[in-house]
Amino acid sequence: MIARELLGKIIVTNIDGITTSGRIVETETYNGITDKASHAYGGRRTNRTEPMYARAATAYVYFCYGMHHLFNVVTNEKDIPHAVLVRAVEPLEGIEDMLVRTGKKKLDFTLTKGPGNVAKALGINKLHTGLNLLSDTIFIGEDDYNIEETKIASSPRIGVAYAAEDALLLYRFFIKGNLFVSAKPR
DNA sequence: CGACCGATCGTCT
DNA sequence: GACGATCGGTCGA
Repeated sequence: MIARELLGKIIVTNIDGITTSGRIVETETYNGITDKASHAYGGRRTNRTEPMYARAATAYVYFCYGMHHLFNVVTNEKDIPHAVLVRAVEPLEGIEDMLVRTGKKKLDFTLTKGPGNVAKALGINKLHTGLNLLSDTIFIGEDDYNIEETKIASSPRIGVAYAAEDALLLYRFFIKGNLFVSAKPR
């Protein structure tokens, strides 16, 4: 499952001349047209969801609750709308710039905990939807960091109670004990 | 602590 | 015209 493989990888953004990066510590899978929690459920295809139908390594960013941008990585072949939501990262480069972007005063676990905060801290917004993640604006990298299998945990996804039985699926993955991992499922 | 609530607007019906 | 893949602050126990 791609959501698991993304754990421990690094997301880097070069936006407005500023470089910021963070290590991915929490993700959620949105599993295509049969997943009631996915925007692409039932094959729904609109201007907003179109980037989900692009090939892997495309960004799907969308605006939620009137105030948050959520960043996803598209993970499958063209016309198969699978995506992984990045829910939390651990800040690496550009922490000062992330503080400015989020209006926070000092580094703590709230800086990049939760998908809205991740996008805000990294400077990602809906202009970046559809962007190729092999470009130098936003890309996924890795270093020699290696997660032990036993440190990876899974749970139901957050905030998708409306998805009926699909809300129970263990599609959320996170690094056990990491301070930047967001809330328990509600 | 946990529960509740307000902010705020693009997207789809 | 309703609602959401959220966050953070406040209130009461």
